[in-house]
Amino acid sequence: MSSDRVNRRDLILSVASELFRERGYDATSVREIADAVGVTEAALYYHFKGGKRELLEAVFECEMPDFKRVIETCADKETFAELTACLLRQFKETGRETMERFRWFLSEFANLNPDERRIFQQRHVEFQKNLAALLEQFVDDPRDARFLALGIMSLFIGYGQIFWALDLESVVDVQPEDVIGTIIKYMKL
Amino acid sequence: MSSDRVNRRDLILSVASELFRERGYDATSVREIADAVGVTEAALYYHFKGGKRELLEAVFECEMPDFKRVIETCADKETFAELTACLLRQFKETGRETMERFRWFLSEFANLNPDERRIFQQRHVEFQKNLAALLEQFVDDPRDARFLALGIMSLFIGYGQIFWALDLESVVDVQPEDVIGTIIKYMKL
DNA sequence: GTCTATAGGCCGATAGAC
DNA sequence: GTCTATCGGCCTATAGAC
Repeated sequence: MSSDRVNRRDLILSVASELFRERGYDATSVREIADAVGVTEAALYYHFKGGKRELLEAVFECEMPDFKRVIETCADKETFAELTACLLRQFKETGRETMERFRWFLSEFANLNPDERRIFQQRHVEFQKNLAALLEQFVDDPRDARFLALGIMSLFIGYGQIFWALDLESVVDVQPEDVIGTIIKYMKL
Repeated sequence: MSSDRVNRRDLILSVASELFRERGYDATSVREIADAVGVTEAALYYHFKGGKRELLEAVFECEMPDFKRVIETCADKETFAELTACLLRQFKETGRETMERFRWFLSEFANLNPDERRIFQQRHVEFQKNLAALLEQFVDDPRDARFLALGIMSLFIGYGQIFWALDLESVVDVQPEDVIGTIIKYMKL
C-alpha cells in the first residue's frame, strides 16, 4: 500500500530517534536501528541515502524542542503569580519530555555542525524573548524583564536536568512546585 | 625513572578524561587515547587491565564534581545578599569547569551502573544539605531553606547548561550576575 | 613496562538480484 | 523497495618477544 510506503520512512525515523536518545548517536549502530524497525540495512540506506549522518539530521529536525505552545497557553495571565503558576503547570505536564530532549541535544552538541547549533540556540532565544514580553506587564524595567525571563528559564531547565535527567527525584522526594514554587514565593512581584 | 613510571598511569588517565569529555566515551577509541599519550594500546592495557570500561570508571572517580570548597568559602557570610554574592563569585571563577563536568556526567549517565549513579547523586544531595544549612540563618522555615537551596542549585546549573554548555552566551551576551543576580534582587530576603 | 603482531567482531556502506 | 552478500576498516583485547 502507498501509505505503508510513505510511513516506512517515518517509522525508521521514530525508531532511530528513540535509540539515539536512549543510547546516544555514537553508541547506536545502523544495524540496531534496522533490526528494531524490522528491515535490512540496505533498505534503510535506500530511504536515507546520506546514511547514518542524514538520519541524525532528520532526528534533530523533528525532535527539536518547541516552546510555542507553552507561551501561548500562558499568554493571557494577569498577575505574576498566575503566570508562574501556569508555567509550572505546563512544566509538570509536558516538561519531562522536553527536558529529555534538551538533555539529548546537550549531550550530542559536539556532533552538530554550526548551522544546526544555531537553530537550536535560536529556539531558546525566541522563547526567552516571548517570556520577557509577558513579564514586561509586571516589571517596570524591560532590562529586568529580560533577565528575569532568562533566570526563570534557567531555573526550570536546571530543575529538569538535576531532578529528572539525573533522576535526583528518586533520592530527594521533591516536586517542581516545591523547588521552583518556593523561589517564586520569595519574589516580590 | 621511577616517578615517570608512577606518573604514566595518571597521564593516561588525564588524557582519557579529556578525550572522553571532548568527544564522549563511545566516540573515543582506546587507540586514540594511546596515540595521544604516546604509547601503544598494549601498554595501556597493562595499566588498565579492565580495558576501556576500567578507564571510564577511573575517570568517573577523579572527575566527579566537588562542591565542598564552594560551601567552605561562603560559610561565614552574615546576610543573604552576601551569601549569594559569594556563590555567584565562586560560580564565575570555577563554575565553568564544574559545569562542563556536570554536562559530561549527564550525557554519560546511561553508561553508569547503579552504584556509580548513586555516588554522583549523593554529591548533589550533600551540597544541597550544606547550602540549606547556610540558608537557615536567613529563613525561618527549615523546609523553605531546603527548597530554596534546591532552587538556587537549579538556577546555577540551569544557567551553566544553557549559557555555557549550549554556548548561548555567544548569542545573547549576558553574564551570570545579570541573570542569577536579577532573580536574587527580586527576592525578599 | 613497552613493544609488534594479530585475532575476532562489529561497523558503515554498497552492489546487484528480485 | 527490499533483499542477500560482501567489502574494507576500525574496534577491543590479547599473546608473546624483548
